[in-house]
Amino acid sequence: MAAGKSGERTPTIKDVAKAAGVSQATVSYVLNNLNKVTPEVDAHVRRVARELGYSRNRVARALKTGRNNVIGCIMPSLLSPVFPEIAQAVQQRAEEHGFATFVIDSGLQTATREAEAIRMLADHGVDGAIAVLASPRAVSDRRALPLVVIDQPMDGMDSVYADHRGGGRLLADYAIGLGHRRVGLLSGLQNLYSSRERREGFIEAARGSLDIVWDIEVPLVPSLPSEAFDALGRRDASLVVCVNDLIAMTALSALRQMRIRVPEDMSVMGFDDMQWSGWPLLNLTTVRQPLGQLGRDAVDLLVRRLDAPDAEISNITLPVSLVERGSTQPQVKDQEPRPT
Amino acid sequence: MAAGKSGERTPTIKDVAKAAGVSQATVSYVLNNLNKVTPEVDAHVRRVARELGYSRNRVARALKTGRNNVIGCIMPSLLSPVFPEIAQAVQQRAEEHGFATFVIDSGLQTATREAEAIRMLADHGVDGAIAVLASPRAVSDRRALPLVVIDQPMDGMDSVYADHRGGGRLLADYAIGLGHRRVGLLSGLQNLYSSRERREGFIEAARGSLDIVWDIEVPLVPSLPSEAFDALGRRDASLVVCVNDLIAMTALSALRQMRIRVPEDMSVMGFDDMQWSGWPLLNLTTVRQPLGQLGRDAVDLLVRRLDAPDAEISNITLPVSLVERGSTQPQVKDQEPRPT
DNA sequence: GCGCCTAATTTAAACGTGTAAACGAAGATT
DNA sequence: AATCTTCGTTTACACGTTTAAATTAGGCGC
Repeated sequence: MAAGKSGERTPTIKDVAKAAGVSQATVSYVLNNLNKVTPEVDAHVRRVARELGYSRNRVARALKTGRNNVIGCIMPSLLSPVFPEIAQAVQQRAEEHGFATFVIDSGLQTATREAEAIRMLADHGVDGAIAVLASPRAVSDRRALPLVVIDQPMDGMDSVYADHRGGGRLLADYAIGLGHRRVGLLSGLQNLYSSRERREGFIEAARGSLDIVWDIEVPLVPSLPSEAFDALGRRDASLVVCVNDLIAMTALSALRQMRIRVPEDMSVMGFDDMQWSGWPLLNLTTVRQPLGQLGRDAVDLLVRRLDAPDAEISNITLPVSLVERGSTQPQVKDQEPRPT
Repeated sequence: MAAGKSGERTPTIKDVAKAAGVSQATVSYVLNNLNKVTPEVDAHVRRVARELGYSRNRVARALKTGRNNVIGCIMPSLLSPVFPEIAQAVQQRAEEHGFATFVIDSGLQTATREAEAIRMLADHGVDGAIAVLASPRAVSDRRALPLVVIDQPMDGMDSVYADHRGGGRLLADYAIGLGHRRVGLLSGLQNLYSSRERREGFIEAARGSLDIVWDIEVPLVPSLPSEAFDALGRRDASLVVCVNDLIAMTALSALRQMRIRVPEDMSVMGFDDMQWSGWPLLNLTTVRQPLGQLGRDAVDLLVRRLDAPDAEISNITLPVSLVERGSTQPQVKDQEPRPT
């Protein structure tokens, strides 16, 4: 419909150059803000470019420069309440730095899918990635895709994670302060750094003051193994400490089914302070980890690494804090838990 | 470590060609599965490529072909429980088709950010996108970025959405069947197609059988305006129908705070059947919309459109179904709701 | 045995950029 | 006045692919 050779094509730098009566190189220099051209030429080129509705082809750009201004964000699940919170922060911060974000759901617990995700991002010319990984093995093929790991330290890589161990201690201290004595643990699988640290921090601070009457490793999915169900039903603990809020939520559901009241019959504590933990329905006492901050710091770290590939490696630990809510109450002293 | 001129560089098609003793074109033909080469050459090239750890550079590929094998997925929020469920399905199905997925959080309710997201995707050379949009205005600049819209029909575009109106009717019918008479509505903002349809479907089927004692438009965020809070507290309805499960969850929280028991004092119904609605804690009677299917169908539609840009436009409506759970109970006939 | 068709392979030109190097026209230096 | 800088601009090649067109090799009919 339009005149000339270009039917309806989106304009290229060549079109701009021709229309402005200069060379492609000049246009390129102008658009990249390298101060190489006369002010009047600069202005002219910009005007023409705007008039044509020109915008740079990022694909060609990426091919030439090797930089794409795209980062990846690998999360174990988008259905979890906590990872999307990180992902959202990552995306927003990345955009502030001029980067777009690929979000990829790597699926829970599968090292191969994690490796695949990394590989795929690299293939797509992504500049770097931020990842919450279940298995460190995933990065065996670390063919120079800059990576920032969230939620755990990892040798040779930038990382940012919350003080899981300290959080575990906070929980123990709080439990002790409330006068509890007999506690049950729903620990996460101990091959995960965060689960391990939380548990160890708790046990460390509990030593001598709390009896851990049971301690069950559960996978981080919203359903409890029957073993855990049974333990809860035994009522031999006055408080149950969960590896995260999702598990705590699941425990609350299980307790509700068993007509065990929270916190009257049993107190429950979680970890994360996910979005819904503060709602009246859950009202969960928990340890808050700064999810958004985790994502933002990771992006900053990644961008820094892209600008200076040889900068020294950073491991950022973020502080956590206890959030007291209604799922816990003081244990009347010497009150023995009544068996069913 | 490797030999030859390539220090540590990731191998290109040229390297493979040289190592295999054939031309680039041959390698390209092999890798694209165009049956143009002799079986033995084919096998040889594949072996060499594997040995070098070669994988195609998708950026260069995209530049040449104009196709990137990447689609975008624009969601109003990743924090909501329902959109990630769609996004996950989209990503998985896209991968089955050989596409990677950009997930973008456009933020709630902002036409400009939606337009920006589309623009950004287009700039990045994405082939097409799937979007849940608040405002149809966002696609004014439809410079030929193929788009499939989820959750509403849209003239001139492929779309896939659940039968919101039918769902609304299901809710009304069920309420009538339970013997309820006086109901309250927490409707979503009526500028959203889905909210409008749900409400209208409900009202349509309720006519003559149900008294809608109040009807309040609430934004789709997990907090109720005080007006809604007051209405719930009035207790003049025996059942409250919510535009979606998130609002229903919020209502349940509010009711809990007010010590109004569900379902004994008041029944609650939602819409979506999001991930947590089935949990004992919520146990929400709701209308199930096939979220995953929505995403998968959208991807299929988009891929079809990419292959055949001139195919006729499809609007897919997916059926919904009622899910009976514990948040509703029959209304004892003629029992007037007691005022506080 | 020569031309001709088909099949397999290679050559070479794009795709839209960025940028080093070449270029030319001043003004400055001798 | 001739040569040297300096600055602004252009020329030309590269990035890693795909693919149309050219080339080569084989096989077949006459």
